[in-house]
Amino acid sequence: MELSPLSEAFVLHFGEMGSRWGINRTVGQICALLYVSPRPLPADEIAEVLRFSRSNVSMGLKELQSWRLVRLQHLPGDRREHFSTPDDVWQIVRTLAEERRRREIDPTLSVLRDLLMEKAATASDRHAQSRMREMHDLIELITRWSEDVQKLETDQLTQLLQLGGKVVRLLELKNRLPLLGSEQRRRRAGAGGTLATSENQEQDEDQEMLP
Amino acid sequence: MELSPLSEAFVLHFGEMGSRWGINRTVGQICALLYVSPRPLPADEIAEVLRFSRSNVSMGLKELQSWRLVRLQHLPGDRREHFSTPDDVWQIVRTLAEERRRREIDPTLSVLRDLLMEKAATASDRHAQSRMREMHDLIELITRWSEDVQKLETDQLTQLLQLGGKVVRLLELKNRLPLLGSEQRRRRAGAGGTLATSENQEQDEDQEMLP
DNA sequence: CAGAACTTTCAGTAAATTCTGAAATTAAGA
DNA sequence: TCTTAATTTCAGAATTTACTGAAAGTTCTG
Repeated sequence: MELSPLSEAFVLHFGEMGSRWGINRTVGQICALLYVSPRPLPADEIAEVLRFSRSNVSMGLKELQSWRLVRLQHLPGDRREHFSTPDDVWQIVRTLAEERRRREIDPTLSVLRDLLMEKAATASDRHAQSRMREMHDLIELITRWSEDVQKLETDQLTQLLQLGGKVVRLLELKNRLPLLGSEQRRRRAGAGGTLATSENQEQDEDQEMLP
Repeated sequence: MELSPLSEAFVLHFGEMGSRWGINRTVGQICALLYVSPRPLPADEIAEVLRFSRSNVSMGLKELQSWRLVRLQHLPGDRREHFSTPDDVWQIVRTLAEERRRREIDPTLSVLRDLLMEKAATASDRHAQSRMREMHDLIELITRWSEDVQKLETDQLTQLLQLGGKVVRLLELKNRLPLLGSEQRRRRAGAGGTLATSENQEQDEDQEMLP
């Protein structure tokens, strides 16, 4: 089988991008190929099209399966396993984000938390810990947020993203609404520097905002 | 000079994480070291503390400067150049996002756009193009959004992030507001599948929502 | 159950990358 | 200016990662 120049360009580009992302070129190319392919492909066709050894494709597919980016299916009348990516790009992005969180963010937060528990002996260590605290809080804030919005329906998420920076006007609106208690006045006062993730416990108060 | 066990653990962890991210271990460690250091460090101290050759440190610093993650300064009475990361973690995250966009996202979008301009000859190519279109639109949507919210003030951004998934209630509120015209009714009707980034031209309509 | 079709594993090799020390370059001070 | 300190460059060594072919393993079919 032959790859059209169009698909080939796509596949090669994602091979390169893969290497910049710690994913290797082979894996990037396999994933890209499956993404644009109109039908699920068996491993030997992938090997033929991309000119890799069969065993290399096998390893690449294993890797992609561990990322939950390809699924395996059987076509009637063919004993070989066929592979494809999810049809929905959103699903791919969600999965990627989840896996990166699981593999990279969570372990990092855990290391940071451990180090923050240690008793700092010197001024240097106290300084280091305060930097780690800042980093920890920011990563946690961003991660929590992304975990949260990923649970939204695709159309809600789209709407939110399309809003872009204009979302800030909704925030202003919210802050002005008289029916809310003291919460946002306090927050506004202390908004200067430090992150205040601990304020998250005030969720319940917020909960009442809309029916 | 000696590194405390606390900082060492931090530095080693970010060295490992670096490799998973296409940034090499050395560069990750240097960056982490500068991040927790209470004062700017000259290259030879970095080399001593991390046990790298002086030349390796030089290359690493050059790389970090190209990412705009370290800045150079001169201390009075010392001829050597001293390096440090920005004090503000938010600034680091913003810079990282900008650079990744510039180096990875923009070229990818550009490749996708080029390929979408080509005339598809076969059914296979038409399918590939439609997949590329989906990917292009989603990447663009997410990128535009992140570009946009990064311009917000840190405290606004914090507030937005703390809101998490509850932001959807603001959207609902917005959709219910009587003073808005036909825009969101239309959007809601067609929200099913396709991305509609072209709707971005409706910004001006939105602009009037709040003073 | 035997044999064919297909897949995975793994040891060894090829390729890419990271890192170093020596030499070249640049910049500061006398 | 010359001297010396500091930095960069770069060819090649060391290390890591990617890839292959042969062999072992698995699953299906007659």
